[in-house]
Amino acid sequence: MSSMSIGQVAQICGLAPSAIRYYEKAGLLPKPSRVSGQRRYGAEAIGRLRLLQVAREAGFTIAETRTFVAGFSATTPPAIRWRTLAKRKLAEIEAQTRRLRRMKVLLESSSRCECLSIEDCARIIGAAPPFAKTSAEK
Amino acid sequence: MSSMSIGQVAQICGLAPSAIRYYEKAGLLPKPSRVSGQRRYGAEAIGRLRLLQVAREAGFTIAETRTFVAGFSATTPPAIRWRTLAKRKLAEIEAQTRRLRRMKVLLESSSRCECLSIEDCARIIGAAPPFAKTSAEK
DNA sequence: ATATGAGTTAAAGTGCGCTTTAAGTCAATC
DNA sequence: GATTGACTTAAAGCGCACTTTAACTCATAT
Repeated sequence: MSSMSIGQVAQICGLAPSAIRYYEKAGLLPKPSRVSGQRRYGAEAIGRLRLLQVAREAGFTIAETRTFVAGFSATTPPAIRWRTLAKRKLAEIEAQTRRLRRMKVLLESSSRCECLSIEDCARIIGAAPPFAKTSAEK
Repeated sequence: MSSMSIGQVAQICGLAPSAIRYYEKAGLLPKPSRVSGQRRYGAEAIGRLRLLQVAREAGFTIAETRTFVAGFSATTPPAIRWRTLAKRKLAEIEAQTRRLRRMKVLLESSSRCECLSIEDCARIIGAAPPFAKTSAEK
């Protein structure tokens, strides 16, 4: 069952072959052996790809994932590198979550407005900052 | 204080002039009058731009914002159009929020792993799906 | 007159994570 | 030996929301 083609591996992992080639070129995946030009993967490649999928699902960019996954010979063990990245990423996730909450609040409150013109909306929605003179200025 | 240049408006709103030109070309902003080729904006442009900013912050794409803001003569009043869009967008926001939660859970749980090799990580992190034989198979 | 600074345009570039395309190679089947 | 199907490559394309660039015009200050 070892020595799979790129197509087989792709199907198993639910990835497109092009994505796998892309990961390889991006340095996320070691270059596999070849049989008459074609890539051959062993079972361990599946685990590696799953790790990549997890990292991607966790929201890491390709570049971040590479810093984690590359540098086998780096002194710090993977668990440490992962935790370092994870901490940073958690902060980003929380920031993003807060942003989503703000969007939600905004949408919900603005959905209650009854304005008839766009400019009215502008007045209702945007609590006018200092510089603004959007309300009647005759 | 009316009749401002694009640069002034940009500064007031905290936008780049290029963004304002982009909005205009995208049909989000009415074409302003010109003085010897240069755009001149009245005070109402500020409100309009703020509306655009709010829409963008609320997560609407340019295309969505256009369907909202364009078609002055459309039969449905802005408030209705806004609510329709808002409802759709709220669903997206909630989906995105759920995704972020999953990422968070993943990161937190994986941060507790003590693995020394990347492949170990792959085993710990990925709860092996049916097809997988990532655990010891001799 | 000329230099400065802000404006104008269309078109191309950016970043991300791939996908698509075009043109070719290879092994196996008919 | 010809077709099929899966693979190979480099390079281009995509979607989004702008930004940047290059070449130009214009009003004002020197």
